[in-house]
Amino acid sequence: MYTIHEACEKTGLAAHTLRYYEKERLLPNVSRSRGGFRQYSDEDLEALGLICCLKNTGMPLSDIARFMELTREGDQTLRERCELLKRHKEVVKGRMSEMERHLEKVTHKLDHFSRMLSEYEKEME
Amino acid sequence: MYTIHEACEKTGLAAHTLRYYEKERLLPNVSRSRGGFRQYSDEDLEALGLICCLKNTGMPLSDIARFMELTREGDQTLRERCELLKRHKEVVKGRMSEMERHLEKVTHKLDHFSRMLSEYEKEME
DNA sequence: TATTGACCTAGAGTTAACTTCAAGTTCTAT
DNA sequence: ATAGAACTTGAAGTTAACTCTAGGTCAATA
Repeated sequence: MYTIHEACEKTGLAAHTLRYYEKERLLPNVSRSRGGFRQYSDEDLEALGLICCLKNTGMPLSDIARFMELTREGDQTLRERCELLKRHKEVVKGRMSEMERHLEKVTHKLDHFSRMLSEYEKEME
Repeated sequence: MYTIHEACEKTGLAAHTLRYYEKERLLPNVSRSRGGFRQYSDEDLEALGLICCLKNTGMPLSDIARFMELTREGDQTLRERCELLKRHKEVVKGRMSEMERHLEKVTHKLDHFSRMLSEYEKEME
């Protein structure tokens, strides 16, 4: 079992954030010591890994909370969870190719500015 | 010259958003009709194109405002603007490859769930 | 035993980027 | 001339995801 501090180190999240995620039902069943301190298990850290993974790919916390609720419901939601992940992957891929397009536009703008710059510098001679 | 409504159509932004951008000094010098209505010129729309381009690639509005301030300062800031755009491009590329890594992790998780699912379904037979 | 540092809670505050509201003004078409 | 649509303003409200505060409790050490 790990303290909240250790869980922070392993996940890269702040302690405030871990408590916030608990309140938001991303990982609501973390066990406690006699004194009321949080104790993270290996499964908790595993779950946090998945949570970060989804968060890092832009899934809103409310959707992650729903996903984790399904997880707690057990194996009979495995199919649904697979579907959700597949759909999420497609969404992320879509966003990435859109970003690619946007980046190309930036490149065009930069080319334009570069040409303007060299004209300007020619004039300055 | 175009009304704010026409500017909305050409940029895909809401009228409220255009006014907000004006207040935030992204494009603060839009001219006005006698009655005080905004009149967007072709250069304004061109500038809005760049603004959207930067926004769509994740540049914060405050940075865009700074960029547009440089633009208003004229050609002697062309070099600086080119540098800024180049740096921005690198930042965006970095984010995209990071996202690629994150997406791979999602793929791994999905594979894991898929394997668990087929085991589960075998048991169910 | 006393101190110190890590942890607890509920609730308030922050940030970015809008979005809505209320109330008034201007433009356009009959 | 007037109805109604489109536009104006400043200010308040919204959302997501934190982040911080205040006032306490718990645990390890001297």
